[in-house]
Amino acid sequence: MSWTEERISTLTRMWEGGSTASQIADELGGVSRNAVIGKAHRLGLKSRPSPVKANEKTGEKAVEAKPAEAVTTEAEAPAAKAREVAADRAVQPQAAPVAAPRASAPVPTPSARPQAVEDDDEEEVDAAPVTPAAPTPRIVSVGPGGFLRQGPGDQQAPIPPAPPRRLVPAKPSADIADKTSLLDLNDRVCRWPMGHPGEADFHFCGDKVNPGFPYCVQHCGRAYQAQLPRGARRPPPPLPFGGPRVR
DNA sequence: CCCTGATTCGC
DNA sequence: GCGAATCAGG
Repeated sequence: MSWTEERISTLTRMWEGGSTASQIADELGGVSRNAVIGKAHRLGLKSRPSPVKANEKTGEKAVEAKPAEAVTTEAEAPAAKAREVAADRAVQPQAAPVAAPRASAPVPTPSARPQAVEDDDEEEVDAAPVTPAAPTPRIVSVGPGGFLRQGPGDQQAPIPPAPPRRLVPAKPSADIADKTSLLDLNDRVCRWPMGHPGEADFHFCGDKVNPGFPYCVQHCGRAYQAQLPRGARRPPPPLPFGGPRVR
């Protein structure tokens, strides 16, 4: 297997979307988890909390920094400092999300604070468990491009019941002449289907895509689901094309 | 044990 | 550039 343009874009999208290397490798097929990680690093999209590199020294003698390294690894210094600071204040159950150099890789922790990662330099530790009576949907995390992932149980009836009717094969009605048809699809328009294939008014969203995704920002929120914490995962991630191939 | 990502290094 | 082997934390 070679790293084609498409496979690289899938890798990049899923990696920045928070998928694990194993999931990505599974999805791509023909490559190992290591291959995915190796490629991701070669592409320059590092970041993401690593289980092994989470803490960097909590002891007092943490100041062993080599002088030469301080210069060459300039980019890593702020992150390391952020970790130290986080460790210095209260010991939090979750490691402080390290700010990625670019592409705000969101740490999908549904139980965590719903707000986007900010430079919370405040002591606002009191939970303030949102508004109890707020009817707002549970927004769990923010994806690249700014779309809000829906919560694990928040699918908004994505599959309306199939209407009993005869299918209309090849005669698009005139009132969708200005809508995005199958032939109008390209890399820049949202491919989210509207209606059912075969219906006279079936078309696609057609909005401008969230860069790197096949959908617009709004539909990315429908298409991509925030991850459940480990142990509570319900596997079947609905993929529009039937899911990863079985090997 | 399982999982994770990071790193190394021979190819 | 690629990825298996290895490392190391959860």
